[in-house]
Amino acid sequence: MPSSVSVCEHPHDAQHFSSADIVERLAAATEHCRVRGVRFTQLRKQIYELVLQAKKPVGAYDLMTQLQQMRLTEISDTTELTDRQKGQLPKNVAPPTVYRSLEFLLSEGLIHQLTSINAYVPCCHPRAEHTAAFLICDICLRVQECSSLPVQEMMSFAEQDVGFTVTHSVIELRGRCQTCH
Amino acid sequence: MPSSVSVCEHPHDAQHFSSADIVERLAAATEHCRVRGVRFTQLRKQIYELVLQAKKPVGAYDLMTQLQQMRLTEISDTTELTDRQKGQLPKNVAPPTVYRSLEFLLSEGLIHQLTSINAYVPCCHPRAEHTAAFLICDICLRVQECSSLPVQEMMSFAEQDVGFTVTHSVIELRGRCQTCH
DNA sequence: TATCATTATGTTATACTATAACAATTATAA
DNA sequence: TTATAATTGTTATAGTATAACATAATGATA
Repeated sequence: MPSSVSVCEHPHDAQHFSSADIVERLAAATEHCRVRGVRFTQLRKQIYELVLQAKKPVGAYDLMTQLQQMRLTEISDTTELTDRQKGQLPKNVAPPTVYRSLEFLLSEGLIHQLTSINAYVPCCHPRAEHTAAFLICDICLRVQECSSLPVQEMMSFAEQDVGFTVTHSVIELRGRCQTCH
Repeated sequence: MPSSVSVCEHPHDAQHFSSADIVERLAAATEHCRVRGVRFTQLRKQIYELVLQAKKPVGAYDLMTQLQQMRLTEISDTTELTDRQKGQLPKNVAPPTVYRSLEFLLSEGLIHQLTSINAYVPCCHPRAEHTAAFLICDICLRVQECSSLPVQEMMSFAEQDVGFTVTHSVIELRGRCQTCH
């Protein structure tokens, strides 16, 4: 592979994040938010953690369900509850709860949205606004994130040659990854 | 603009298709389908015509509504109906009707889908399977279709350098077109 | 630390986009 | 003409996302 390109594999399928990786990412995100002066609330942290833990791109409604499970589990771990109390508690998690946190994580560059499959993945190198292309394998759902030369060239083509100012890009190539051939 | 690039402006806003253009496109599509041995039914033709007529990318549900209007108009133009008959007639157009025709038009390369805004535009040069990038202006909704060098380079990057076989691409850049600056 | 303003979250309802499953109809070929 | 396949109709529902307003938590200021 040419040295001019950067392809980052999302750690899905067999190679998903280890616990240690996740802890590290969460710490980095916490620091990132502190520096930026934005609030990395528990909810936002939880959603981020769920996206990190996922073995594949994860949808908003999946996150909703998982968050609910998470909360229930937390409660039953920390306090003794009667069945009746448990029954009252479900504290339904509604869509806006999840979408708002996703929006936050997107705006902070901690995750990416995959528009073509309505799902979300962690950003492999959280940093300031950057354009990336995503190679999404339809077989194993592995996602590779590329911020490589051809991507940048396409952006500068739009800006320089067409006079089009790009504010947001959706570049998603679907197909078969090397492994799934 | 370099000669190596091809940027095709969709004829939306001020510069939408003329009646003559639409007639020509419909004729070309009819011929295209005849050669390909597929059926360009009245429904498919109507949907295609609506996409051609649209002054901006058009959504499936817009097409549904318009198709319904179209049918009602046709009927009231050709036959005299009592109000009661008109009331019975609406012949509701349901989503599958539209989506199936869109799918056909997509598979024949007559239109493109803009995934990031859930809308459809005519293909500017209907032809066999081809990869294109779309520059979508968030202000005027004008769409420019590019099958230019940088796009091809990105595809070959995925194929050659990453070993990823692309079967379907979504390349949509949102922002401000030259005019809307 | 009490109060206020701001930001974040909860809650209810609903909009928007798309597909499944099966029935009826229309076109094509034997 | 009849059988076959392809298309369209119809009903129901799945899946994704946001609006609008209420409540709660946070941070800054007096």
